[in-house]
Amino acid sequence: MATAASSPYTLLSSSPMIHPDSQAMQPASPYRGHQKLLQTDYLQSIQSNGHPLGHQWASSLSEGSPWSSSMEQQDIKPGREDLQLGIIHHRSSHVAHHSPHHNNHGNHPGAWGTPVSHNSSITSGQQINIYSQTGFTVNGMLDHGGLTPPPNQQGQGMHPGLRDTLSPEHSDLGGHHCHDHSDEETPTSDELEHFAKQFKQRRIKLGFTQADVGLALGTLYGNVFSQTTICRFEALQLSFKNMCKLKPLLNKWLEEADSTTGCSSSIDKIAAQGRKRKKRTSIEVSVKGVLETHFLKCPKPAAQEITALADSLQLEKEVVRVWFCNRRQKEKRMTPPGEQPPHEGPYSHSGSAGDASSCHDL
DNA sequence: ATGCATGAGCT
DNA sequence: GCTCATGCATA
Repeated sequence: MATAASSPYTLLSSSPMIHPDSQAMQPASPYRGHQKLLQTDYLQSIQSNGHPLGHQWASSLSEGSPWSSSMEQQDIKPGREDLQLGIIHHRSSHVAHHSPHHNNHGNHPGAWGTPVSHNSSITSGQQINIYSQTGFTVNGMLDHGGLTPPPNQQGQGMHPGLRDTLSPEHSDLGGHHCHDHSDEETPTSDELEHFAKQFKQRRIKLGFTQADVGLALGTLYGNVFSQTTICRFEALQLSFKNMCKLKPLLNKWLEEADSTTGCSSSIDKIAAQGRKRKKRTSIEVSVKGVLETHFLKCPKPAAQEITALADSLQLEKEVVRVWFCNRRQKEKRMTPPGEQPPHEGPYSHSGSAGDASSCHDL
Protein backbone atom coordinates (compact mmCIF):
# COMPACT_ATOMS: atom_id res chain seq x y z
CA MET A 1 0.00 0.00 0.00
CA ALA A 2 2.75 2.31 0.29
CA THR A 3 1.14 5.52 0.82
CA ALA A 4 3.63 7.47 -1.11
CA ALA A 5 4.59 4.81 -3.51
CA SER A 6 3.30 6.67 -6.44
CA SER A 7 5.37 9.76 -6.22
CA PRO A 8 7.67 9.50 -3.33
CA TYR A 9 10.12 12.05 -4.42
CA THR A 10 8.03 15.06 -4.21
CA LEU A 11 8.14 16.92 -1.06
CA LEU A 12 6.74 14.49 1.28
CA SER A 13 7.11 15.58 4.76
CA SER A 14 5.41 12.70 6.30
CA SER A 15 6.55 9.68 8.17
CA PRO A 16 9.30 11.11 10.20
CA MET A 17 8.87 8.32 12.63
CA ILE A 18 11.21 9.11 15.31
CA HIS A 19 12.79 6.24 16.94
CA PRO A 20 16.13 5.17 18.14
CA ASP A 21 17.91 3.60 15.32
CA SER A 22 20.41 1.72 17.20
CA GLN A 23 22.49 -0.72 15.42
CA ALA A 24 25.94 -0.03 16.50
CA MET A 25 28.05 -2.84 15.36
CA GLN A 26 30.75 -1.39 13.26
CA PRO A 27 34.14 -2.41 14.36
CA ALA A 28 36.75 0.19 14.33
CA SER A 29 38.90 -1.56 11.85
CA PRO A 30 37.01 -4.00 9.82
CA TYR A 31 40.00 -5.07 7.92
CA ARG A 32 42.38 -5.18 10.72
CA GLY A 33 42.89 -8.78 11.37
CA HIS A 34 40.75 -9.86 8.55
CA GLN A 35 42.94 -8.97 5.75
CA LYS A 36 45.18 -11.82 6.42
CA LEU A 37 42.36 -14.19 6.35
CA LEU A 38 40.94 -12.50 3.45
CA GLN A 39 43.71 -13.43 1.19
CA THR A 40 43.58 -16.97 2.23
CA ASP A 41 39.91 -17.28 2.19
CA TYR A 42 39.76 -15.63 -1.07
CA LEU A 43 41.58 -18.48 -2.60
CA GLN A 44 39.57 -20.97 -0.75
CA SER A 45 36.45 -19.40 -1.90
CA ILE A 46 37.49 -19.72 -5.44
CA GLN A 47 38.52 -23.24 -5.06
CA SER A 48 35.51 -24.23 -3.16
CA ASN A 49 32.74 -22.43 -4.82
CA GLY A 50 34.48 -21.06 -7.74
CA HIS A 51 33.36 -17.79 -6.44
CA PRO A 52 35.22 -15.54 -4.17
CA LEU A 53 32.36 -14.58 -2.08
CA GLY A 54 32.37 -12.64 0.96
CA HIS A 55 34.39 -9.61 1.06
CA GLN A 56 34.04 -6.88 -1.33
CA TRP A 57 37.70 -6.36 -1.60
CA ALA A 58 37.93 -9.75 -2.97
CA SER A 59 34.75 -10.13 -4.79
CA SER A 60 34.93 -6.88 -6.54
CA LEU A 61 37.83 -8.13 -8.47
CA SER A 62 36.29 -11.21 -9.70
CA GLU A 63 32.69 -10.42 -9.92
CA GLY A 64 33.16 -8.87 -13.21
CA SER A 65 34.49 -6.06 -11.33
CA PRO A 66 34.20 -2.93 -13.31
CA TRP A 67 37.62 -1.66 -12.78
CA SER A 68 36.75 0.74 -15.37
CA SER A 69 33.10 1.09 -15.01
CA SER A 70 31.10 3.13 -12.68
CA MET A 71 33.76 5.42 -11.56
CA GLU A 72 32.21 8.48 -12.81
CA GLN A 73 32.26 11.72 -11.18
CA GLN A 74 29.18 12.56 -9.37
CA ASP A 75 26.70 14.99 -10.52
CA ILE A 76 28.22 18.31 -10.59
CA LYS A 77 26.46 20.50 -8.24
CA PRO A 78 25.46 23.89 -9.35
CA GLY A 79 27.12 25.42 -6.41
CA ARG A 80 30.42 23.98 -7.31
CA GLU A 81 31.47 26.94 -9.29
CA ASP A 82 31.79 28.76 -6.10
CA LEU A 83 34.05 26.37 -4.49
CA GLN A 84 37.14 27.77 -3.08
CA LEU A 85 40.28 25.91 -2.90
CA GLY A 86 40.66 23.97 0.19
CA ILE A 87 44.27 24.64 -0.10
CA ILE A 88 45.70 27.55 -1.88
CA HIS A 89 49.27 27.25 -2.57
CA HIS A 90 51.20 24.72 -4.35
CA ARG A 91 54.73 23.91 -4.71
CA SER A 92 56.65 21.30 -6.42
CA SER A 93 56.07 19.09 -3.51
CA HIS A 94 58.08 16.15 -2.79
CA VAL A 95 56.03 13.74 -4.58
CA ALA A 96 57.94 10.92 -5.99
CA HIS A 97 56.19 9.84 -9.06
CA HIS A 98 57.39 7.03 -11.06
CA SER A 99 57.17 5.88 -14.51
CA PRO A 100 53.71 5.18 -15.70
CA HIS A 101 54.79 1.73 -16.42
CA HIS A 102 53.57 -1.09 -14.49
CA ASN A 103 54.83 -4.23 -15.97
CA ASN A 104 53.71 -6.17 -13.08
CA HIS A 105 50.40 -7.47 -13.99
CA GLY A 106 49.37 -8.99 -10.81
CA ASN A 107 49.64 -12.55 -11.64
CA HIS A 108 50.16 -13.52 -8.17
CA PRO A 109 48.08 -16.33 -7.01
CA GLY A 110 47.14 -14.71 -3.84
CA ALA A 111 45.18 -11.77 -2.80
CA TRP A 112 42.96 -9.62 -4.83
CA GLY A 113 45.39 -9.64 -7.61
CA THR A 114 43.44 -11.95 -9.71
CA PRO A 115 44.29 -11.66 -13.31
CA VAL A 116 41.07 -10.22 -14.40
CA SER A 117 41.13 -10.73 -18.06
CA HIS A 118 37.80 -9.30 -18.78
CA ASN A 119 38.69 -5.76 -19.13
CA SER A 120 35.15 -5.23 -20.01
CA SER A 121 34.22 -2.95 -22.75
CA ILE A 122 34.58 0.48 -21.54
CA THR A 123 31.90 2.67 -22.73
CA SER A 124 33.75 5.86 -22.63
CA GLY A 125 36.99 4.25 -23.41
CA GLN A 126 38.88 5.74 -20.62
CA GLN A 127 41.74 3.75 -19.57
CA ILE A 128 43.99 6.48 -18.60
CA ASN A 129 45.25 6.35 -15.17
CA ILE A 130 45.82 9.85 -14.22
CA TYR A 131 47.38 8.68 -11.08
CA SER A 132 49.90 6.65 -12.85
CA GLN A 133 50.70 9.16 -15.42
CA THR A 134 53.23 11.57 -14.30
CA GLY A 135 51.81 14.15 -16.55
CA PHE A 136 49.21 14.91 -14.03
CA THR A 137 51.11 15.80 -11.01
CA VAL A 138 50.89 18.30 -8.32
CA ASN A 139 52.67 20.76 -10.46
CA GLY A 140 49.88 21.21 -12.79
CA MET A 141 47.00 20.52 -10.66
CA LEU A 142 46.27 24.01 -9.69
CA ASP A 143 46.34 25.35 -13.12
CA HIS A 144 42.87 26.47 -12.90
CA GLY A 145 42.02 28.52 -9.96
CA GLY A 146 38.49 28.03 -10.92
CA LEU A 147 36.96 24.71 -11.40
CA THR A 148 37.20 23.14 -14.66
CA PRO A 149 35.47 19.89 -14.59
CA PRO A 150 37.58 17.63 -16.63
CA PRO A 151 35.95 16.45 -19.79
CA ASN A 152 36.20 12.84 -19.13
CA GLN A 153 38.62 12.53 -16.39
CA GLN A 154 36.69 10.26 -14.28
CA GLY A 155 38.34 8.86 -11.33
CA GLN A 156 39.04 5.50 -12.66
CA GLY A 157 40.55 3.04 -10.40
CA MET A 158 43.65 1.21 -10.85
CA HIS A 159 44.34 -1.61 -13.05
CA PRO A 160 42.94 -4.92 -12.19
CA GLY A 161 44.94 -7.21 -10.12
CA LEU A 162 48.06 -5.38 -9.49
CA ARG A 163 48.81 -6.35 -6.08
CA ASP A 164 52.16 -7.60 -7.03
CA THR A 165 53.31 -7.85 -3.54
CA LEU A 166 51.75 -10.14 -1.14
CA SER A 167 54.03 -9.38 1.65
CA PRO A 168 53.02 -6.17 3.20
CA GLU A 169 56.12 -4.34 4.05
CA HIS A 170 55.00 -2.68 7.16
CA SER A 171 57.58 -0.05 7.07
CA ASP A 172 56.40 1.44 10.23
CA LEU A 173 52.98 0.89 11.39
CA GLY A 174 53.40 2.94 14.44
CA GLY A 175 55.84 5.43 13.15
CA HIS A 176 55.37 8.00 10.54
CA HIS A 177 55.56 8.30 6.86
CA CYS A 178 58.50 6.60 5.43
CA HIS A 179 57.41 5.29 2.15
CA ASP A 180 57.02 8.01 -0.30
CA HIS A 181 55.80 5.98 -3.13
CA SER A 182 52.56 7.70 -3.46
CA ASP A 183 51.12 6.38 -6.61
CA GLU A 184 52.76 3.86 -8.63
CA GLU A 185 51.16 0.64 -7.87
CA THR A 186 48.32 -0.85 -6.06
CA PRO A 187 48.87 -0.52 -2.39
CA THR A 188 48.45 -3.37 -0.08
CA SER A 189 45.69 -3.44 2.39
CA ASP A 190 48.25 -2.79 5.00
CA GLU A 191 49.45 0.27 3.27
CA LEU A 192 45.98 1.47 2.82
CA GLU A 193 45.22 1.04 6.41
CA HIS A 194 48.34 2.75 7.43
CA PHE A 195 47.73 5.55 5.09
CA ALA A 196 44.20 5.98 6.22
CA LYS A 197 45.33 6.19 9.75
CA GLN A 198 47.99 8.66 8.95
CA PHE A 199 45.73 10.65 6.85
CA LYS A 200 43.22 11.04 9.53
CA GLN A 201 45.77 12.09 12.04
CA ARG A 202 47.29 14.73 9.92
CA ARG A 203 44.02 15.91 8.67
CA ILE A 204 42.94 16.55 12.18
CA LYS A 205 46.21 18.11 13.09
CA LEU A 206 45.94 20.45 10.22
CA GLY A 207 42.55 21.37 11.34
CA PHE A 208 40.58 20.10 8.46
CA THR A 209 37.34 18.32 8.62
CA GLN A 210 36.42 15.43 6.48
CA ALA A 211 34.12 17.66 4.58
CA ASP A 212 36.89 20.11 3.95
CA VAL A 213 38.99 17.47 2.42
CA GLY A 214 36.20 16.32 0.24
CA LEU A 215 35.73 19.78 -1.07
CA ALA A 216 39.39 20.36 -1.51
CA LEU A 217 39.66 17.27 -3.59
CA GLY A 218 36.95 18.62 -5.71
CA THR A 219 38.63 21.87 -6.29
CA LEU A 220 41.96 20.34 -6.80
CA TYR A 221 41.12 17.47 -8.99
CA GLY A 222 37.65 18.03 -10.10
CA ASN A 223 36.18 15.28 -8.07
CA VAL A 224 34.22 16.38 -5.13
CA PHE A 225 33.71 13.99 -2.34
CA SER A 226 31.49 14.16 0.60
CA GLN A 227 32.30 13.93 4.20
CA THR A 228 30.83 10.50 4.09
CA THR A 229 33.30 9.23 1.62
CA ILE A 230 36.24 10.70 3.41
CA CYS A 231 34.97 9.27 6.58
CA ARG A 232 34.59 5.87 5.07
CA PHE A 233 37.99 6.08 3.62
CA GLU A 234 39.50 6.77 6.96
CA ALA A 235 37.51 3.99 8.42
CA LEU A 236 38.43 1.68 5.61
CA GLN A 237 34.87 1.12 4.83
CA LEU A 238 35.24 1.25 1.16
CA SER A 239 36.04 -1.40 -1.29
CA PHE A 240 39.63 -2.11 -1.99
CA LYS A 241 39.34 -0.69 -5.40
CA ASN A 242 37.68 2.37 -4.11
CA MET A 243 40.34 2.84 -1.53
CA CYS A 244 42.98 2.56 -4.15
CA LYS A 245 41.28 5.12 -6.21
CA LEU A 246 41.02 7.64 -3.47
CA LYS A 247 44.37 7.15 -1.93
CA PRO A 248 46.40 9.04 -4.49
CA LEU A 249 44.09 11.96 -4.32
CA LEU A 250 44.10 12.10 -0.60
CA ASN A 251 47.78 11.63 -0.60
CA LYS A 252 48.29 14.60 -2.77
CA TRP A 253 45.98 16.61 -0.71
CA LEU A 254 47.91 15.63 2.33
CA GLU A 255 51.11 16.73 0.81
CA GLU A 256 49.63 19.97 -0.18
CA ALA A 257 48.08 20.59 3.12
CA ASP A 258 51.26 19.59 4.75
CA SER A 259 53.34 21.96 2.79
CA THR A 260 51.03 24.79 3.27
CA THR A 261 50.69 24.54 6.93
CA GLY A 262 50.46 27.95 8.27
CA CYS A 263 49.29 29.80 5.29
CA SER A 264 46.44 27.67 4.55
CA SER A 265 43.28 27.87 3.26
CA SER A 266 40.18 29.55 2.71
CA ILE A 267 37.68 26.94 2.77
CA ASP A 268 34.31 27.79 1.72
CA LYS A 269 31.39 25.74 2.36
CA ILE A 270 29.12 25.03 -0.38
CA ALA A 271 25.63 24.93 0.68
CA ALA A 272 23.92 21.73 0.09
CA GLN A 273 21.69 22.35 -2.76
CA GLY A 274 18.14 21.40 -2.73
CA ARG A 275 17.43 18.26 -4.53
CA LYS A 276 14.42 16.16 -4.81
CA ARG A 277 15.95 13.49 -2.80
CA LYS A 278 13.59 11.37 -0.95
CA LYS A 279 13.43 11.85 2.70
CA ARG A 280 15.23 9.20 4.49
CA THR A 281 12.85 6.52 5.50
CA SER A 282 13.18 5.50 9.02
CA ILE A 283 12.46 1.90 9.47
CA GLU A 284 11.21 0.91 12.81
CA VAL A 285 13.34 -1.37 14.82
CA SER A 286 10.71 -4.00 14.83
CA VAL A 287 10.36 -3.84 11.11
CA LYS A 288 14.06 -3.87 10.81
CA GLY A 289 14.11 -6.98 12.83
CA VAL A 290 11.82 -8.65 10.42
CA LEU A 291 13.95 -7.58 7.56
CA GLU A 292 16.98 -8.89 9.30
CA THR A 293 15.36 -12.19 9.78
CA HIS A 294 14.49 -12.41 6.18
CA PHE A 295 17.90 -11.34 5.21
CA LEU A 296 19.42 -14.15 7.13
CA LYS A 297 17.21 -16.59 5.40
CA CYS A 298 17.57 -15.04 2.06
CA PRO A 299 19.85 -12.16 1.38
CA LYS A 300 18.62 -11.97 -2.12
CA PRO A 301 14.90 -12.25 -2.18
CA ALA A 302 13.09 -12.28 -5.45
CA ALA A 303 11.12 -9.34 -6.55
CA GLN A 304 7.97 -11.07 -5.65
CA GLU A 305 9.17 -11.76 -2.18
CA ILE A 306 10.21 -8.23 -1.77
CA THR A 307 6.83 -7.12 -2.79
CA ALA A 308 5.16 -9.44 -0.38
CA LEU A 309 7.48 -8.43 2.35
CA ALA A 310 6.98 -4.80 1.66
CA ASP A 311 3.32 -5.35 1.70
CA SER A 312 3.30 -7.09 4.98
CA LEU A 313 5.53 -4.52 6.49
CA GLN A 314 3.66 -1.71 4.92
CA LEU A 315 6.66 -0.34 3.26
CA GLU A 316 7.29 0.63 -0.26
CA LYS A 317 8.74 -2.07 -2.33
CA GLU A 318 11.58 0.16 -3.27
CA VAL A 319 12.40 0.77 0.31
CA VAL A 320 12.60 -2.90 0.99
CA ARG A 321 14.57 -3.58 -2.12
CA VAL A 322 17.03 -0.87 -1.31
CA TRP A 323 17.24 -2.09 2.20
CA PHE A 324 18.35 -5.46 1.00
CA CYS A 325 20.81 -3.94 -1.37
CA ASN A 326 22.31 -1.85 1.35
CA ARG A 327 22.25 -4.73 3.67
CA ARG A 328 24.24 -6.82 1.29
CA GLN A 329 26.69 -4.08 0.78
CA LYS A 330 27.11 -3.62 4.43
CA GLU A 331 27.45 -7.26 5.00
CA LYS A 332 30.23 -7.42 2.58
CA ARG A 333 32.14 -4.82 4.42
CA MET A 334 31.35 -6.08 7.81
CA THR A 335 31.74 -9.76 7.46
CA PRO A 336 34.95 -10.64 5.81
CA PRO A 337 35.39 -14.19 4.73
CA GLY A 338 36.54 -16.40 7.47
CA GLU A 339 34.47 -14.75 10.04
CA GLN A 340 31.02 -15.60 9.15
CA PRO A 341 28.26 -15.65 11.65
CA PRO A 342 27.72 -18.74 13.73
CA HIS A 343 25.43 -20.23 11.22
CA GLU A 344 26.53 -19.88 7.70
CA GLY A 345 27.83 -17.43 5.26
CA PRO A 346 25.24 -14.98 4.21
CA TYR A 347 25.84 -15.81 0.65
CA SER A 348 27.45 -19.13 0.53
CA HIS A 349 24.85 -21.68 1.17
CA SER A 350 27.01 -24.57 1.86
CA GLY A 351 25.82 -27.38 -0.23
CA SER A 352 23.44 -25.69 -2.50
CA ALA A 353 24.63 -25.17 -5.96
CA GLY A 354 21.61 -24.94 -8.13
CA ASP A 355 19.64 -22.46 -6.18
CA ALA A 356 21.14 -19.47 -4.49
CA SER A 357 19.04 -17.30 -6.63
CA SER A 358 16.06 -16.78 -4.54
CA CYS A 359 14.70 -18.45 -1.58
CA HIS A 360 11.04 -18.77 -1.09
CA ASP A 361 10.20 -19.04 2.45
CA LEU A 362 7.23 -17.07 3.28
C1' DA B 1 29.54 7.74 11.99
C1' DT B 2 25.97 5.54 9.56
C1' DG B 3 21.23 4.54 7.52
C1' DC B 4 18.68 4.98 3.55
C1' DA B 5 18.90 6.70 -1.30
C1' DT B 6 20.44 7.62 -6.13
C1' DG B 7 22.48 6.41 -10.26
C1' DA B 8 25.77 4.28 -13.60
C1' DG B 9 27.02 0.26 -15.62
C1' DC B 10 26.43 -4.62 -16.17
C1' DT B 11 23.80 -8.84 -16.67
C1' DG C 1 17.33 -5.83 -10.79
C1' DC C 2 21.97 -6.36 -9.06
C1' DT C 3 26.40 -4.43 -7.70
C1' DC C 4 29.15 -0.64 -6.60
C1' DA C 5 30.40 4.03 -5.65
C1' DT C 6 28.84 7.73 -3.42
C1' DG C 7 26.13 11.14 -0.79
C1' DC C 8 22.22 13.49 1.83
C1' DA C 9 20.26 13.41 6.02
C1' DT C 10 20.29 12.05 10.49
C1' DA C 11 21.37 9.60 14.93
